Amino acid sequence: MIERLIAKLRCYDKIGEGEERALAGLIEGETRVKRGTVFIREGERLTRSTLLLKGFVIRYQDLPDGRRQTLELSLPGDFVDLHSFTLKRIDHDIAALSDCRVAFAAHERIAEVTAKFPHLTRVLWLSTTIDAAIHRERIMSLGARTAVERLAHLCCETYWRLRGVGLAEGDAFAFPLTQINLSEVLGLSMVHTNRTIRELRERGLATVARGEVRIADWDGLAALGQFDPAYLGQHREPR
Amino acid sequence: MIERLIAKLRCYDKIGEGEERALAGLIEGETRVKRGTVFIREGERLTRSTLLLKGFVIRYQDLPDGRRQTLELSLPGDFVDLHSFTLKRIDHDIAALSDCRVAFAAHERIAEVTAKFPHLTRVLWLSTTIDAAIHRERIMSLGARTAVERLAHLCCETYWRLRGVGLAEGDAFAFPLTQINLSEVLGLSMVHTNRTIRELRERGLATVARGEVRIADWDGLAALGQFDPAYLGQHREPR
DNA sequence: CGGACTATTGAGCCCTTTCAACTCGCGTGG
DNA sequence: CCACGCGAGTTGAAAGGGCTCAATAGTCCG
Repeated sequence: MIERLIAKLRCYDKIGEGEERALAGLIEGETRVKRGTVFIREGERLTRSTLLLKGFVIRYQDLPDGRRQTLELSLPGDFVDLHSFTLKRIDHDIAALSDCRVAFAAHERIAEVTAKFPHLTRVLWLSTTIDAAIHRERIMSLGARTAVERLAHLCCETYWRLRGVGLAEGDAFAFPLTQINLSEVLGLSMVHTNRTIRELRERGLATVARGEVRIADWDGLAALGQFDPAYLGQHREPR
Repeated sequence: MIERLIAKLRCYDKIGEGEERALAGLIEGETRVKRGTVFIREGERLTRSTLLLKGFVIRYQDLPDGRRQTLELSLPGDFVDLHSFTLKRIDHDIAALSDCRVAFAAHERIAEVTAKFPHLTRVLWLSTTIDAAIHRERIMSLGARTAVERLAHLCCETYWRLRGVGLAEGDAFAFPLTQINLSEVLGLSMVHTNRTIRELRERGLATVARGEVRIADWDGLAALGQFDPAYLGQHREPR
């Protein structure tokens, strides 16, 4: 059940067998979540964290006048809200973009495990730290990059993250976002997102269509998006 | 030396005397840093984290073509790079905006302390989690808010954070950013930042000038910036 | 007193948004 | 089995927020 999580953490650091067992013992209650379900709402107080096993999840926030901004895309193997272990009160909504499978880790149990396994604690802490590094890249994109650059960067980042959990090989990966979803990630209007996708295709860099991203020119795409994977913390090759 | 840090952490959660002593024992080597000094560079591997005692610090990143985006403003009492405890390799530059005083916590010592004090570990972890929550608000601003809204939000957030460490009272606070600095935070051009400051003044909401922000209409400013301090995690009133 | 940095203001342009119309694919119900 | 509805995608045209270029002041410090 937790293979993706383990695969991801093993990109960061060595995980011993005892630690793997401790993690496995933490996760329980596998559940299906339908596409479109908002399963955690801003302001909720959580007593457990949710691990995404399968599917795509977004964390987003709405402004009073209806504008919506996606804060982060969660992929299989990610805790969608590990930060709630320390934060308790969640500051944004969380919804399933596609049909998902999730499971849970009770905060009480995490506290027990972290008291016993200092190294594992650091790795989990690191995982929230890398979430923050991904936030920072989003800040770079929204604050300083143009529309095509943002899209190019997002394609590269998503490929890299999916590859870390064994969900991308070759030059393509499954990407179940509509153009509306995508526009809320990129901070663009839907219309302009459409034109930006076309520009990426016409430049011969990548195609984004029918639930799939296909990268045609990796070097060109990374250069356009100023993408350097260092911030993803994958010091070790995925198995 | 660590009063501001303790004040900040006490807004989050109870800190016992033993924990306070442990923290005090961690911090050493008080140093002055001159305005404009870049004291940590992207790609460095750190063996200690830096606590900001006095002054303002920015964490920023440059794009190849010269565009610069500020990722985060660090204020007194903040660790400017506690995330380097888990991340080791820093993914952005860090520089002093004003003359600063800093001190250091060796990662080895943090590891020892966190192995001994699980609750204190969670509070430090929480502190990096709240940094991430601040990142998320920046994502909202850059992705979905207009220029005036961004500035209004930033004024509110900075006031609230400074208040938590005893550096803001009444309706004003010291704010040593030039308009260039500010434009790099807000993701705007310098010229437009200037006009935006003027708009905020003409609307009678706040003045940003001569190293000081003065808030004229708190409710109006918070409404314009859609500011809700919940994400700052200050469950307890500052002393 | 000079030089460098900072702030201010005008003007024109451009990237992105908004409004709007139209197509396509798909599932459902009459 | 086809009509209908609806969400998703595509494209055109015009408006607008923010950018760039440029020139002028103000301010601080050596």
